[in-house]
Amino acid sequence: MPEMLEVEIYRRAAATKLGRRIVGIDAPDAWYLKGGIDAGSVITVLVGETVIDDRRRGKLLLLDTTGPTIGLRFGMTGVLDVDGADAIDALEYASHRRDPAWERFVLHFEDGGALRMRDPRRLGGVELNPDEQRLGPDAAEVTLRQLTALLADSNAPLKARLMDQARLAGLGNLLTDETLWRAGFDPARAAGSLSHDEVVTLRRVMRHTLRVLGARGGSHLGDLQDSRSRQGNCPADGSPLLRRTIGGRTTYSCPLHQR
DNA sequence: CCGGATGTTCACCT
DNA sequence: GAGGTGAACATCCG
Repeated sequence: MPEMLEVEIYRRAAATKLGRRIVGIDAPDAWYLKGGIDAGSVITVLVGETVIDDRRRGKLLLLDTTGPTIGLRFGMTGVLDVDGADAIDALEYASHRRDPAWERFVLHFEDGGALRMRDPRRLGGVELNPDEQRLGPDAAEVTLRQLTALLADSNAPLKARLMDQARLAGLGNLLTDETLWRAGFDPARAAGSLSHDEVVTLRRVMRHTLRVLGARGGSHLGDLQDSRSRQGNCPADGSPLLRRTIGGRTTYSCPLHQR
């Protein structure tokens, strides 16, 4: 998936199905159904139900129905197609080919429309009544108290903590690098080493980054993005960027101004 | 040909 | 217990 900004776009697109009744389901890929449920059961419990709310927590899209809640995870390459059109047409790493084999899950509605998940790499999945408690507070909503607590007393790299969805939901690799670059914090610093003032700064910059990139239209539209390459230089001060693996993900940061 | 890529989960290390 | 690593998923791109 996309990160939380893209899932938010998906949520708004899916909201057009509020009040619509589900009349059919295609679930051809058993592997895509998470939580130990099979296609037959999904059809049994969802057909005939009506979508009554759309929500998002981090990167998880939630569609409440008069029956179960449908949880959609997009992985890196999942695309939501609403009534035949991609909800996002500029998604990186998501091919625009439409191989029918990549259609992993479809909700058909009584108006003839459909919500389709297309996911070439099968990194996403569908779950009924997902355990939302396994996710931390959404990054756009996190309070200073919550952020302070989730960073405190940890020797894990700051970036790894911020990307830990159980502690803070929504930030992925690009948004985390962009936020830390803007805030001027070294992603490898121990999470627990931030002072109170630094946590305040981090929260402010994180929220600002989410607003700005959200308005631009995606997680890949940050100021750091074009420099995320082996020979990249810091857009702020021109220093050659560091390229490291932190939290299991390729990380770019500026050794001069991120401390 | 090879390495990585907006992600998550799991087994296996230290 | 805390973190880290590599594999798996399967396709595209440089």
